[in-house]
Amino acid sequence: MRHDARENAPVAGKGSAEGRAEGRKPVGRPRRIEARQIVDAARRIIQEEGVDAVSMRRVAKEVGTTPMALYHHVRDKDELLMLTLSGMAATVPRPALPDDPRERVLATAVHMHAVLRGMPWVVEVLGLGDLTDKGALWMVEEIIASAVACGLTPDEAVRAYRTIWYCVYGDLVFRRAVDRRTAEPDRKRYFPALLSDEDAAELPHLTALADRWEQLTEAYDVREQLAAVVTGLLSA
Amino acid sequence: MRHDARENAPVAGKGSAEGRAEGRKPVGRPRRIEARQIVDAARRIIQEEGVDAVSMRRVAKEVGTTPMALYHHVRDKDELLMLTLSGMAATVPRPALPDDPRERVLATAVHMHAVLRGMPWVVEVLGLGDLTDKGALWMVEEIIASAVACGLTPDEAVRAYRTIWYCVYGDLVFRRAVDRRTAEPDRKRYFPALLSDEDAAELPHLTALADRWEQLTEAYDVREQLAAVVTGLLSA
DNA sequence: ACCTGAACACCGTTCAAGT
DNA sequence: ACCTGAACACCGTTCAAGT
Repeated sequence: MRHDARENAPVAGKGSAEGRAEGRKPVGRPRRIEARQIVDAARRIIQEEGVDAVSMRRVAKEVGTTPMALYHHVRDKDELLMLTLSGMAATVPRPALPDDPRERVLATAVHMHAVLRGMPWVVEVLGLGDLTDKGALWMVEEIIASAVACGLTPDEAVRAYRTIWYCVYGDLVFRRAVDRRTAEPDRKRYFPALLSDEDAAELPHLTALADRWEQLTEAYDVREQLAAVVTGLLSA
Repeated sequence: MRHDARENAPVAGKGSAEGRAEGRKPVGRPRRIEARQIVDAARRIIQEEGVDAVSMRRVAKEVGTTPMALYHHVRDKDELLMLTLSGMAATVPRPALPDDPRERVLATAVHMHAVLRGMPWVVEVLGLGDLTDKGALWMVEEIIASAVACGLTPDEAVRAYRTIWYCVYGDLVFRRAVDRRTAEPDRKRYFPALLSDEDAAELPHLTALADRWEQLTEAYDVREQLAAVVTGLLSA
């Protein structure tokens, strides 16, 4: 007797290289759960309760199996987390971009940042380091193509892309850290509270800026900074 | 009877704002463990076995107490992890820097990167977002001061510092991701393996570069990229 | 081929009680 | 003031067995 599959329509299997094509007669025990259900459940948990709420046991309960059944569809928890990224780019409309290639680089980078700003959990998972969402690749292509249109070689353009990505990513990571700290205002703060009067001689600028440090952090404008970075990268 | 303190010399307490000064007569039960022992144990575990090997229970066992005793010295595990950073900068000699302020910005950034490259675990903990090591502040000061010497206002210099830090940090994070992947060669790779022949029209540059992508990743030279970024930031 | 159950070796943190 | 013990509510993953 088949377990209730709810609104999950039967899907095509987890990949084209799987040998589960039409004509094949299935052997062995029939599948009860699909990789997609697992990934969808994990994504739902992350969106509602954060990355830390995802556990193999919890996901299993959500799709109605045992924890160990998941290991037939994903290698381990990290792989499951990376797979939750797939399809996320498609949820955001693709913006109109300016004609000037330098402006296109900048606009795409700013768009990337804005989109990810609205999906904080994606940032956490991206740190695992692999792209699993095909729908996001147009942004990488766009930045590289526009950089080439500005006169960089493809190799230089790839390097420029990486640097731009680091600026986008860094802002997201440390903004998240700030958000977390303001969510827990009683947590001990170390910098710039760390500075004492004796440091004024050694660290004059930091001492002078200490009181305004948080304010400056909030005032950091990624677009402005990315503009400067792009200028530097394209003038090489 | 006092518990064996081994080579841990008696230390001054966890901070100046603690009211544990000389003249004070201690009240209540005497301390058995010091915050420093806890942090040192945590750091040792991280260095030998990685951040994931640290647990409150493990640290407690290492210093010879119960897990709960730790909570009298640190707020929670995150705070303990952040405290492991303190003192790390002092283990590295301070380099000689060039005279030209633009070169000083660049050299300091490259130094930051090189030092952290040798302490991969520090990068993981830094993502928690707070600086707890006074010994590292000279680099922040140096970059800001040199940027000011190049004509930026202090506020602009702080923004420039952040941007530079993002480039350094991004490289470290994604290099770690690559290292992890090469340590597990049987793990499924998603990009650029994700690309199929139909994508060639939509993603021409990525398709053309796919075969060389890993090679390009390895060839990424932070110094070169930071030089371009610094150029952009200082020409604003 | 896919799934289950039991087990292994762990977690962070709260609470009430002790010295 | 500082530490302990017991408990709560969990973890990821391996292994051997079942259908």
